[in-house]
Amino acid sequence: MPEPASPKSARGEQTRAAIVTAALELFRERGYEKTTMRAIADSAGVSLGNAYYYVASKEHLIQAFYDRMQVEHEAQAAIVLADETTFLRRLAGVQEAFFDVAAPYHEFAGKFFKNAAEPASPLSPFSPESEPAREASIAIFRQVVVGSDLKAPAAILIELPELLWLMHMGYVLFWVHDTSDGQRRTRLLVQRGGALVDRLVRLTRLPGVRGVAEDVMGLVRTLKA
Amino acid sequence: MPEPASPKSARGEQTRAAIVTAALELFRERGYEKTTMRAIADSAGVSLGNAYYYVASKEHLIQAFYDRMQVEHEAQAAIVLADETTFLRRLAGVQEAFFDVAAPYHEFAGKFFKNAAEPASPLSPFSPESEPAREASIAIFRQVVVGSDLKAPAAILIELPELLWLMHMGYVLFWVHDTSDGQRRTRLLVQRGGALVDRLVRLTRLPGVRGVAEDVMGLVRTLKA
DNA sequence: GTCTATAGTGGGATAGAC
DNA sequence: GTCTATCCCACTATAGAC
Repeated sequence: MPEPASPKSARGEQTRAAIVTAALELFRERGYEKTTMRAIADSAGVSLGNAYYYVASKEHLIQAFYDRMQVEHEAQAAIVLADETTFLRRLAGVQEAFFDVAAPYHEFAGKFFKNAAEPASPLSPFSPESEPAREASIAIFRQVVVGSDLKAPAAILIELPELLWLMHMGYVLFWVHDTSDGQRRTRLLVQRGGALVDRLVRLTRLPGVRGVAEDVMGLVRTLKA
Repeated sequence: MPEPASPKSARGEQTRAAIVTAALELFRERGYEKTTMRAIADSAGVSLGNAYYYVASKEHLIQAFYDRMQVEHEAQAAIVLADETTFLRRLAGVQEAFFDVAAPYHEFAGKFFKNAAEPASPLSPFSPESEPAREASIAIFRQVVVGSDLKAPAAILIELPELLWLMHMGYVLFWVHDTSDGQRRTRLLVQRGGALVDRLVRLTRLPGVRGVAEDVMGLVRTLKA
C-alpha cells in the first residue's frame, strides 16, 4: 500500500501535475475510454508504476477535470456577477457561463459521466469527497441571489442557492444527453428555465402560492437533514 | 460482427434465456461488478464466446433486469389503480409500488446504476432502445391521471403523465443515493412530493399561476421536439 | 519519498476454426 | 451456433536505484 495521493515534495507535485495534464489532453483528444494508463504515463514521461504512485485509479483523474472546470466557471461567473444586478440576468449569465466553459468537453463528458453517476463513487457530485467543489459551486449561486434585486420571503431566499445548484445539476444532466448541435437545446432550457424561476420566486409573495412554496422549502430541509 | 441479438431458432432462444437467467441470479447474489462473464457463461453451461454470441456486452444484461422490474411494477400498480379514485392516492400508490418492487435490489441498483447514466448507453432510460419500457412506464402514469378526479386545464392534463414519469426518474435518482434504512427518506419524498404535486396542479386554476404553468408546458413541449 | 523496470493477474471482448 | 485461443488493458507486485 503506497497511498501518497498528495505528494510530499515540490518535485512530486510537479510529477503529479505532469500526469494530470497529460491525461486531460489525451482524454480530450481521444476520449476517456480510448486513453490507456500506459499512454498517459508515456506522455507524461513517467513509468506506469509511477503514475499509479500518484493517482489511485484512472477514474480519479476525472476529479482533476472537475476542479479545472470549477475554477474556470468561477472566473467566468465573476465577470457576469460584476456586471449584472437583476436576478434573472445574474442567474442566466452564470448558468450560460458554465456551458460556455464546458462546451469543448461535451463529448468527453458524455463518456465519463457514468462514473459520476454511481452513488458510492467519490466522483458523485453528492459524495463527501466532492463537498469542496459542491460548496464552491453553491457559493456562486448564493452570489447570484444576494447581489440581486430579488424580493421574496427570507425562508425562500435562504434555501434558494442550493435549489439553484440542484437545478444546475439537472441542466448538466440534460446537457450530457443533448445531441443538438452546439447543445442549443440546453441553451434554450437555461434561458426559459431561468425566466420561469424568476417568475415562480416572485409569485411566492401571493398568499395562495406562498403556502406551497413553504412546503417545498420544508421538504427540501427535511431531506437535507 | 455476429449481431444476432435476437435469436433465430427455438434452441437459440433457450440458450439466450439460460444466459440471462444465470446472469440475473449471479447479479443478485454477488453484485454486478463481482459477477464475471466467465461465471455467467459457466453457470449457464455455455462457453464464454457463445455467451457473447447472444449478448452484445455485459451491460446489455441489465436490460433484462429492467424488463422484469417493469412487469412487476405494472402488476402492483394495477392493484392500486383498481382501488383508488383520487389523484393523490393513485399517484402516491403507484409510486410507492415501484419502490416496493425495487427494494430488494437497492444495493444492486446502486452498483450498476452508472451504466444507465451514460447518455450513449442503450441502457439509458432516454435511449431509443429503452423506448418500449419508457412508454410502458409513462402509460402507468397516464392511467393515474385519466382515471382520477383531477380537474385542471386540458393542456396540462395532456402533458402531466410524462412530467410525472420524469419526476419518477428523479425519485429513482434520489433512491439510489438514499442510504437511510429501508430507504425511508425516499418514502418521505414520495409522500410529500405527491401532496405537493396535487396542490400545484390544482393551483393551475388560479389565473396568476395558470400563465406560469402554461409556460412550463410550453417549455416541456419544446424540449421534447 | 520518488521513480524505474519488469512480470504478473483478472476480466471484458474478439477471431477464427469447426 | 458453438467452441478454443487470444488480445487488450486496468491494475498489482516486487525489487531495487537515487
